[in-house]
Amino acid sequence: MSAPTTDGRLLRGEQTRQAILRRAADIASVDGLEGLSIGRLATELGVSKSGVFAHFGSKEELQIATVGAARDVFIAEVISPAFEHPPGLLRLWTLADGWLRFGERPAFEGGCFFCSVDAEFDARPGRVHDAIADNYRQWVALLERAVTDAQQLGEVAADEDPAQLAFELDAFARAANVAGRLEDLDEVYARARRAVVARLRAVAADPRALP
Amino acid sequence: MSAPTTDGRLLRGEQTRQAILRRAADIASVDGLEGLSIGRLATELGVSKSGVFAHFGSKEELQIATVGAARDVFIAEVISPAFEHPPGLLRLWTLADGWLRFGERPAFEGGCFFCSVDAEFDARPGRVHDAIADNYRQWVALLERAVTDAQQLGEVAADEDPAQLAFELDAFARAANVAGRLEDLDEVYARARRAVVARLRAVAADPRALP
DNA sequence: CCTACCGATCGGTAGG
DNA sequence: CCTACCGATCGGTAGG
Repeated sequence: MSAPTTDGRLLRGEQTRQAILRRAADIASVDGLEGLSIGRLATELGVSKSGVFAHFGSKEELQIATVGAARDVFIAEVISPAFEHPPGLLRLWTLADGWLRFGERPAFEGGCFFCSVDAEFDARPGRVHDAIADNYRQWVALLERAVTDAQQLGEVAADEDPAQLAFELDAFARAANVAGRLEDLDEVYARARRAVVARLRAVAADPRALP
Repeated sequence: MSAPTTDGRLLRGEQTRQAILRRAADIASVDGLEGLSIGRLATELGVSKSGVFAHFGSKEELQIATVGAARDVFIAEVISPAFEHPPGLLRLWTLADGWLRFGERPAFEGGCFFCSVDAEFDARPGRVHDAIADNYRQWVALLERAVTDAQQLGEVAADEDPAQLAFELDAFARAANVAGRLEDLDEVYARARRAVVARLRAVAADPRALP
C-alpha cells in the first residue's frame, strides 16, 4: 500500500461521491429530497446500494450533503459572477438576475434546487430544515449587503429598507420558478425580470445604469 | 334496506371521506402530497387501510381529491370574502391580503397548502401536476380580472399590465410562506404585506382607499 | 466498495 | 367498511 495507491483510492472515492451528489441534486430538484432513495441512486449510477450508503451513513446525511453540493453550484453560478463587479447597483442587479437564471436556465433538471427544497422542508423540523434555513438566511443577508453597499455609494436611494428590497427581489425569482413550470416558462420569467428591473429602477440614482 | 338507511350510509361515507381529506390536506401542507400514505391516514383516523383506499381507488386519486378539498377551503377563506366587496380596488386588496393570510394564519398545519404542493409538483409530469396547474391558472386569472375591473372603474392606473401586477401580488405571499417558516413568521409576513401595500398604493387612483 | 440480508412500510388486491 | 395478504421497495446492517 504505497502513498500513490492510497491517494488514488481517496481520489476515486471523492469522484464517486461527487457523482452521487450531482445526480442527487438533479433528482431532488424534481422529486424533492425525500424523493431521493439510496437504491434509486445506486441503480442509476451503476453501483451497489451499500456503495452509495457508505459515503453518507444515513439518508439524512445524504440529504444534507446534497444541499451542500447545490450550494457550491449556486455560489459558482450566481454569487461569483456578481462578485466580479465591484460593490454597487450593477452587482446587485447581477445577483438578482443570476438568481432568476438559476431557475430559468437551471443547473438542475427540475429548476431552481433551493426553491424546491425550501418549500419541501420549510414546515418540517430537523437537520435538513436547519441546513436550508441557514442557506436562505445567508443568501438574503448577502442580497441585503449588496443593497447597503449600493446605498453607501449613492447608487440606491438611502431611504430604501435593504431587507425589504432583498425580500422582494428574492420573491420574484422564487415565484417564477414555480409559476414558470405551471404555465409558460419564458413568459413567466420575462414577467419576473420586468418586476426586478422596475423595482431597481425605482430606487436607482441613475436608472440608465441598469440593463 | 329502506331509503333512509341507504341515505344514512351515503351520508356517513361522505363524512368519512371529508374527514380523510381534511387530514390529508394537513399532512400534505407539511410533508407534501407524496408524504401522504394510505396506511398513515388509516392509523391516524382509526380506520382500516382498505377503508381509506376504497374511497379513492388509488393514491393519485387521493392526491387529486386532496387538492380539490384544499381548493374548497381556499374559496371559502380567500375568494368568498373578497367577493363580498364590489369589483374595485378594495376587492383586489382583499384578495391579496386573503392570499397572505392563507399562509400566515394557515388553515392547514404546514402553512399555505398550494405554496407547498405547487413547488412539489411543478416539475413532475402527471395528473396531479395538471390539477395544481389548473388551480394556479384560475387563481391568477381571477386576480387579473380583479385588476381589470378596478381599472375600468378608474380605481387603478389604466397603463398597468394586469398580468404583471397579479404575478407580483401572488409572488409576495408565495415567498412569505416559505421565508416565514425559515426565518421569523411575523417579521416576514409584515414585510410581504408592506410589499403588497406599496405596490397597490403606487397604482391606486386614491391611495387613501387602502388600509 | 461488494453480496446478502433484516424488519418496516409502501400501494394495491382478494374475499367477504 | 373489515381482515389478510401480495410483491416491491424503503433505510439500514453484517460480514467481507
